[in-house]
Amino acid sequence: MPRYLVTSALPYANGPIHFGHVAGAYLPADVYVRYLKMAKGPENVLYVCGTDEHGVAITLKAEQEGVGYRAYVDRWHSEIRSLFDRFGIEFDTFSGTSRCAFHADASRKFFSVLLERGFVFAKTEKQWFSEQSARFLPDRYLQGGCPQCGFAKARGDECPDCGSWIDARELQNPVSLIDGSSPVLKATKHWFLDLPKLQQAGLDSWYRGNDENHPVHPWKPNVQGHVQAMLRDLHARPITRDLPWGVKLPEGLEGAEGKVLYVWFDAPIGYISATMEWAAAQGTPDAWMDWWQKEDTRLVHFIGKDNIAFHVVVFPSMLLGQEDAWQGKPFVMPWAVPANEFYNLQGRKFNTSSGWYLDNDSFFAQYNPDAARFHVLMSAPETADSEFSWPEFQVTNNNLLADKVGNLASRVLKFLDKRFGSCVPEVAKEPTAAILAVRGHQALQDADAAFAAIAGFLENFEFRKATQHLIAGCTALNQFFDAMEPWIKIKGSQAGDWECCVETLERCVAYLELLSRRIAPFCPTTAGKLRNMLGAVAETHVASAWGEENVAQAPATLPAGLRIGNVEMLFLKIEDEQISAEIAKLEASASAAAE
RNA sequence: GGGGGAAUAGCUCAGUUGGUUAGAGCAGCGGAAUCAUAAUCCGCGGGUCGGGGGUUCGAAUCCCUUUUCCCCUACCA
Repeated sequence: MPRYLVTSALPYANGPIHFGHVAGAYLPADVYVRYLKMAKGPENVLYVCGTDEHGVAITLKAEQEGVGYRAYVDRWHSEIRSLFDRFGIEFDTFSGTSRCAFHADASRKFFSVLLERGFVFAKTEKQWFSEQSARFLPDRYLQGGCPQCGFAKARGDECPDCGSWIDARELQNPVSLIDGSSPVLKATKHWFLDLPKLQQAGLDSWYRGNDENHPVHPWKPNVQGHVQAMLRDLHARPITRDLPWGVKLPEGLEGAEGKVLYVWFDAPIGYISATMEWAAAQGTPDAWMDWWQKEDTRLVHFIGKDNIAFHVVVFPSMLLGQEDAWQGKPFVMPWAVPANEFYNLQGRKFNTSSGWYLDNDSFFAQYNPDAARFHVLMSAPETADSEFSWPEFQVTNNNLLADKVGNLASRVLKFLDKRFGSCVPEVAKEPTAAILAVRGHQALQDADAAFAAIAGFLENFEFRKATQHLIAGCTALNQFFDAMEPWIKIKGSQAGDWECCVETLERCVAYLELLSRRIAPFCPTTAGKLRNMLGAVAETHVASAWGEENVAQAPATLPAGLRIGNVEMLFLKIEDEQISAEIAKLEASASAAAE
């Protein structure tokens, strides 16, 4: 049995996260993890995340606000966590690169090993330095004349006018965007990750799936295209910076004074250090190695498309370059990188400062988090950018979740409540042809097939299809209930009617129990509610077990006499007025921000 | 400037290695039913698969070209 080590991109502790982030890297991962824990056993799955808390952008914003770096990232760390909590996203551990006690040492060791083994080299170059702020200036924070076209307000990395790529040192009369001063060129030593060398050392072979020790799940088109192009022309990347905030370089390294690891270098190591922290908290400090160094671990990185290069090229190279330096064993390599595209909001990008966002407090005060989860998954940006739209959210909530799923539970369980004293009736011991026809009805076979397909879609990162099949299963059960007409059969005008009615109800209740487990990864709270409604019926199977995975099999006959619980509504409807109010609110906040 | 992804019905999307009259949901129209959150179920209409060219007996699918949108290009999923 392989074990699954699942990560979601470390959110950058420099601002709020929104539905777009959730749709891309967090919710799919949470559903995947919940499913795996049910299907493979919780001991075989670990879900790791945390905030990315270093980098120049954080230092600048904190300084602007006059807050210490520590306090600044702490605030965003808890802010970010609270949105995950509201969405019901449950990590096994959620740490942060500046708060994890293992992070700095692990990052430095990564760096030192790469240096020792010749995968990192040093080079001294001239960079713009602001004497006023006593700091080196990142290219993006410089403005000056474009050496190509002369445009006066070119940035240090790119000219917005002619689009050409600029070597910051050639920028004419540069000005610091941070303090407005004129910087001077000053020599500084930096260390570079030798990606071409690591490419030869095994990255290529792993990426192409030729490394039998490190198998890969087939790449998604967006990942494959991007990475193939990158591998054709790989360059060394600098992995150090002149900054006061971050992971300091190892001691005793010449020229390392005042320098830290580049945030993109230390961030992915956060996955590992967070696992170390988790293991230590469990009282088994070495247990992290079981996850990161055992060959049968499947390492899965959920990310957004902007992060592909780092998770398919840079981080795997860093892992590869560690060779046998950690207790003599190599690290596992990523097994799958299900990168998603971007999730927008009604035609535009989510953007807090321009007022185009959803207010999380207000959203979760009014709407069912499970409905939000289901809708976001159903419209997830798997192959192309997609969006959250209020009218579509209403359709998912009302027409699918309330009418198809919730109402199915209602109509079946209320029928049982009114006609059978809330107990599962006893089915005929020797089924007649008519009863066998009920039991083998095409609609039930359709439901079996739909529910059985969900596992495969989830394992293949096809979350949209998984949600569609969950609904398809419920549609089939509605069809079955309609076709069997138990409300007519119960009047028993013909011989055998009563037995068919009993059989129909027994089947429906058994399938509701199955549904409560199939819906659990998507809508965990609703699954629990449904199981409460099922009362003693729910006890026929363990809530946390997926059961038969890929076999389309009808649930076993329920013992007679099991008592169901109180019937509730699983999903409440959203009124048209609410939707138009939300749209008006969104437009008002956008135009307010525009002024 | 370089690289990548996407474009299919009014809307949101499926279409596996090229193979019968291109499918589903929503919206629209009609019907059945009344157990249920007026919830369900059945039926119907609707598309020169972004444009142009090519390969092929056969292309939404492969190749070339072009248009539009998005992303990456060294610190926003």
